[in-house]
Amino acid sequence: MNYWLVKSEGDCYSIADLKRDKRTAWTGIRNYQARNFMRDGMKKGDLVLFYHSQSEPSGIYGLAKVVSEPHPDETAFDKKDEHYDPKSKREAPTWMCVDLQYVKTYKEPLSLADIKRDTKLEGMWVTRKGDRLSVQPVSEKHFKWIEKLLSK
DNA sequence: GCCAACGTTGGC
DNA sequence: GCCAACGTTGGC
Repeated sequence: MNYWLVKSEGDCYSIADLKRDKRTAWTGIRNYQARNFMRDGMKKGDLVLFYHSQSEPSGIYGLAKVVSEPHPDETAFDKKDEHYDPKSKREAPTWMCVDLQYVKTYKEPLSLADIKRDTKLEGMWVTRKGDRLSVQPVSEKHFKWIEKLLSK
């Protein structure tokens, strides 16, 4: 079992949107490192912290679960899609994604400031300066602590 | 809206 | 293959 964190701009696709949709293909990732985590690291059943960036406050708002194997990101083939990438070919897709299923929304978000303040969460990717990675691994220790903090 | 960080692009 | 220019992300 692995743990992850995905970022989404809060007013773009939020945990409330995921709740409404029940599940969604996590498309539009156009960063190789993030793609590698999804393609090579994520397994069905892995738990995923849902992080809102550009929000007030930015932080962890909910929980999702990986419910598919990695598959090609269809939006890369769609000329009309904002994430269209002419370099990604159907026979050799550049971009891969997984499907995420809604699990829950936390009563209170865990803000970035909270995360930075908590010495037990030291070393998390989101706290790294200049961090822009939209899919990132979370250690079991950090995940368990966050769940504990948020289930209160 | 600003700006630091950093990935990507493209000229050479 | 280097590296400057450019674009994007995301906190503040």
